[in-house]
Amino acid sequence: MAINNIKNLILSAAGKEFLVRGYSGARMQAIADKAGINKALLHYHFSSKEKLYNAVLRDQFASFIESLIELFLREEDLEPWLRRLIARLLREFSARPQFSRFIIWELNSQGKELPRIFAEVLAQSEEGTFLKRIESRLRQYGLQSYPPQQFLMNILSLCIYPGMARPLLEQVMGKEVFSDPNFVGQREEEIFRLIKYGIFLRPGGEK
Amino acid sequence: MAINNIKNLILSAAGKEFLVRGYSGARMQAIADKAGINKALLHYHFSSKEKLYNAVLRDQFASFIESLIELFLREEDLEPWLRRLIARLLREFSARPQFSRFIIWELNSQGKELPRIFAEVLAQSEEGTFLKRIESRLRQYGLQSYPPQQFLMNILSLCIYPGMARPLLEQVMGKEVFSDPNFVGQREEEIFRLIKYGIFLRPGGEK
DNA sequence: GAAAGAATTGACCATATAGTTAAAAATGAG
DNA sequence: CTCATTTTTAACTATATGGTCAATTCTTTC
Repeated sequence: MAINNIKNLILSAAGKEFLVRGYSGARMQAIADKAGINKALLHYHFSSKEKLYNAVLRDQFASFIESLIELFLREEDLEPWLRRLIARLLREFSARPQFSRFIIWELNSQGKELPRIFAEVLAQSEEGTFLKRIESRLRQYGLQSYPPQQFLMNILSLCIYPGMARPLLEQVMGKEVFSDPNFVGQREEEIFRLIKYGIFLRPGGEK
Repeated sequence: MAINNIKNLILSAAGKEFLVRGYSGARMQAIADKAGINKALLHYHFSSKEKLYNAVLRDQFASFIESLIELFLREEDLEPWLRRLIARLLREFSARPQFSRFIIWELNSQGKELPRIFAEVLAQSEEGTFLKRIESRLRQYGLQSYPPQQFLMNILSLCIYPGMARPLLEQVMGKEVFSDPNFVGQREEEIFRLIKYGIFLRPGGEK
């Protein structure tokens, strides 16, 4: 761990800068300052801004996506699985408030590295794993005709959007909502109920 | 309308550039090119990049937010109101795919103009209008103890997130999902059912 | 402890980009 | 038409920023 200490230091500093400001808004000088080093040293360890950026992407995403995949694929009964899924998504994303915003921004920005990293990591599990595994789990519980795509979109939307849109929602709903220490817990319960009654116990299971 | 034709031309070109690239990624030269004019003319009509940016923000947001407010406050029975709300949100946002992504990004970027514009427009309706009106509508239907904040977060999340996260979701679920011409219609039905059975008909209306 | 290599630095350079200026072209009033 | 005002342009400037380089310090190996 002490080996490559400086590279990790740089990656961490660069991560903060890139996540907050995006590629074009990030400044090499600011990264050097955050890391407490000289700008030339940045180019010594990572030869260009783009290379450094790509290294940051790998550093930030690989472990993150893998943990998400593991989470989705875990074998568990439907209710505890759903609860765990919601809790983990909410907590992971509220612990890294800039993260989802950054992914959304950069994935829309014609950069080729982020899509490649995604594809790479996803390819490590079998093709179509997410949807197929969700589908089979839904089938176990008699929801064979419910489209897993909708399930995935619902879960991700409900868990990720509010944290990402926090400044907007604070303006519309007041700052108190988010500063409530029990916010995440309440949200967790709300999403769980919404999915449970809105999908699993929805009358007429057919599409 | 023919008056200030050039200013509108510039605002439109600048809108495209800023929405796609963000403030720091946008280039004055690119805006000039898109508008088919000289860069100096940009500074003749809008003295600086920041001023132009602020003008674009006003141009893009004012009318948009007003229409959303009108939509939320409309007097209508619960079911048709909900259906209209969902349909309009989905359609507005999928017609402007870069829009929500841009709002989220810029509202997190310490810029002061976008929050100000929001506050300004929101202040035109009475204080707390959104939540109070949702609350009173829910009350009419016996849902007095259901928190309107959760309702608002659910609706916005479900309608806005998938369009914004499209590149990400396409990687996870395959491109077909979004290219299906009936995608928006299916999503509309799904969200409607989720809210209807997950909130309105949820057993035990208490929080 | 000396030689060799790696890490680090301050002072540079090249270029991209926001912004300026002075002159030309277009427009409009009398 | 003509003069004054507005609009438009090409060429230019200043600066911020990514990147380089030669010299210096630190580390490792024998």
